[in-house]
Amino acid sequence: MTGSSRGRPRSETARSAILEATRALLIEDGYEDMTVSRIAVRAEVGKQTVYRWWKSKAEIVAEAALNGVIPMEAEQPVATDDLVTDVYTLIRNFTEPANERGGSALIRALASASAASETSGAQLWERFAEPTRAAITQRLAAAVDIGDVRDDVELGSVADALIGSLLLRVLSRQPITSADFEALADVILCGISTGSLGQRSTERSEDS
Amino acid sequence: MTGSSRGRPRSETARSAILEATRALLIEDGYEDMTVSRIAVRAEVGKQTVYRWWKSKAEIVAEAALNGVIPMEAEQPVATDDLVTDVYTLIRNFTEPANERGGSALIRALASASAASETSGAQLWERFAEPTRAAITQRLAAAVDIGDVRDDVELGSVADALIGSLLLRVLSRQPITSADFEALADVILCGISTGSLGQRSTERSEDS
Amino acid sequence: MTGSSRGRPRSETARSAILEATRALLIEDGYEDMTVSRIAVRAEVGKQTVYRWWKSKAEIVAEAALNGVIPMEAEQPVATDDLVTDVYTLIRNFTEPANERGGSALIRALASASAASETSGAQLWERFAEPTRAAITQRLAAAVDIGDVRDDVELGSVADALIGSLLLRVLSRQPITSADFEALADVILCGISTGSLGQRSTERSEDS
Amino acid sequence: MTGSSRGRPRSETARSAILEATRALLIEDGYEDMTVSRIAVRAEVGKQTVYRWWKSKAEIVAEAALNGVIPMEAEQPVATDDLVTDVYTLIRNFTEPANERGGSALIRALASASAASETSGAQLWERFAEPTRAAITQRLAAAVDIGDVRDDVELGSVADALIGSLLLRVLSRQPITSADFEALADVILCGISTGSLGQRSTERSEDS
DNA sequence: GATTAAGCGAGACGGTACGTCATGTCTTTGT
DNA sequence: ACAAAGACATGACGTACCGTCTCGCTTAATC
Repeated sequence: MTGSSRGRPRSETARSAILEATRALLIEDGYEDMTVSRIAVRAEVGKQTVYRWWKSKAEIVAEAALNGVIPMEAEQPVATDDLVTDVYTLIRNFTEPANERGGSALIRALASASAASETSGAQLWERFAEPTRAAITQRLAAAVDIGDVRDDVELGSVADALIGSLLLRVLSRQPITSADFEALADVILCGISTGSLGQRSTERSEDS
Repeated sequence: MTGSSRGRPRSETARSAILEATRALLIEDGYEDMTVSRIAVRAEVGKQTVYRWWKSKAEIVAEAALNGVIPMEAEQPVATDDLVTDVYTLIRNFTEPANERGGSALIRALASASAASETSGAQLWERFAEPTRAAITQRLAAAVDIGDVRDDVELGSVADALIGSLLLRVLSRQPITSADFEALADVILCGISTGSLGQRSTERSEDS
Repeated sequence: MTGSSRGRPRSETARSAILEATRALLIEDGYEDMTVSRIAVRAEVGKQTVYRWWKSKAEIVAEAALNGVIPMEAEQPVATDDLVTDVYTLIRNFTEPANERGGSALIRALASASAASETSGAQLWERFAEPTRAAITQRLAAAVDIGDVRDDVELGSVADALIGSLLLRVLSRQPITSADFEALADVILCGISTGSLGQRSTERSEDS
Repeated sequence: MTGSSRGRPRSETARSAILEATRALLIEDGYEDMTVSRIAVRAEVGKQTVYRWWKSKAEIVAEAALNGVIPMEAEQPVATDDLVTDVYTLIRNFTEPANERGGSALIRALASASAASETSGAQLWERFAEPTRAAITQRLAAAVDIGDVRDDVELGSVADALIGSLLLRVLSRQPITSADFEALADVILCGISTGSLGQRSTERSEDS
């Protein structure tokens, strides 16, 4: 009854084997066809060991898929002095993981898990989208300071447009091409209007 | 011996009761917690009658959710002579169904179904996204003709940004506000740059 | 509105095709694995036509199996002047149908049908066992008259022993050999005791 | 790495609850109307636990009914020095279980199960009939030694006649009276002929 | 000959049981 | 005390069959 650490300590090996196995099965079978029993067998772990650390299939998937998709974005600060170059780099950093073997499957799994679990849905996507959103808004804020970007723009919308477009392509199983995202970058940077419309005002906005 | 229409004809009553029950359960329980047995009970239909017409839960959900979410497609052509007004109207027509009771749940169900079913994923989203995409690109194409919109813009990207942003908010269970979408419209119409960057070229862009 | 016989008359072709198909399927699949749908398909008949004439699977089987197993009932009166010869003939007439291709299966079907249907069980076996019982008791009664058989013997018991022995062999899927039944005939005709026990009295015996 | 007995051991409680529930439902509903689901519910057991130990309804019923009908026969050796008394006792020991509440139903279930399952049919009846057969032949063999019974009698036939007669009555849902079986005992002990026929020869017997 | 009523093959219907599989819990032995 | 193994209660899965119910077609007897 020393309390803190009696008996055999928890195995970090088991933990990472479970996440790795989950990732592999998610890519092979998809969220719905993957089972906890198979995760345990693949990870060479008892089923109870899985349930000791995570409460449900959705939770395991959330952690496994997040670890599999997003860790690579916390890479470089992405800052040259050219806004266009940097936006392109941001987009590439963002879309490439999704194109790697299984990346799309993991994002689809994230979507299924978040749809399944009412409680963790919001925070799950927050954790998925926030790093990207932070990288984008940070670079753009710098551009606002320099005067390259208008100071009345809602920068979060730009991030949402990028992430949302990616999500749409992943869920609809369309290929994710740089061309598509560069066309989007084009729209975001320059807009679509010829400018004859004048600067839009931002006054109206009572939502439902 | 025509062989075509022998035996008892299929019951349209049963068909629509199944779709209606599916819709209701999708809103109440979500994709994963909804069961085919409960659909059958709620629709006062035998389980076999469900499986006779649809091969899987994903297929039923695809049809039911599409019928429930997108019938707005056949609305008005949306055409005043003011591009800004029309873009706002398009956005409103698109986001309002998602905010109505259950609209978000149906879109989440659509996402889960498409993630679950490899085969029907693409066509499912095609049917969901295409009507909106068509309405948007059609209106913008008219604006291109008049000279309100640049003629080198990839109009599909605009639609994807709108639809993707909606999808992101629905899956992350954020509220869908007009303000958010109007900020997005602002970006899309006018861009974010101060214009000092000049017209972007479109030369670089071949990879997957 | 005479009410008696308007409309299309019932098809005797259909009726006999159903019974024939039932018999075939009973032999191929056994009682439990045979289905009414397959009867209908095999007989090239609508399922409703089956249910128009019989209320349940047990009823169809009862009629089909009886028609298939016991038509030997209307054979010869079996009467030479030698009791031993005649008992042997009776046994042979009785056991041979069971050995023909499918005979055992039909008897097993009869057993299953009677076990399944509380109501028709008694009458079913009555129809199966009674003709045989009648033939046996009739011949023995004649022997009693002549003095070949004791007049205090319960002749029904003799028939039951024969039929029951057959039934036991069929249900336990043992081969049905003449040797077995002739040994039984030996016991029945002569008894097993050496005779030193004297004639048994019949006084004790009231309970259920 | 013994590999033999790891994991949770099988629950004997569950096992006996299943057999008990099966017996109860067999008596209430009969073989055909009893369902595995109801067995599981009644035994407060998961359906999978039933299927883990038995492959089919027929197998469960075989074991349950045998345990319910026959264990009481391994009673006393039944041996006074009076053959008649002992045969009567044997018969009583044999027919009484069938008359107890549900005994007939269990025997009918045994018949249905053996008709349904090709493989286990023979061994099933062997296990049902053999204890009785052994008891009878053993007692009679002793009688042969003393000289009370002829030494050329096929003793198995006597057992078959008794068991078969019981079976016939059970399946045809006739009441099982001692009177009937005592009449049969009378025939078996003394035969039916007046003796003028002389001792039968046993030479003929080529079966079909 | 036209009408009419019933039987016909076909096959979808509302139910219910099947036997399998997954979830999340519980109870063993092994380390 | 934790891990692996795996049995447990629960309950959904997708299939099969039951017995009923339309369909459109065919077949007489009645008009």
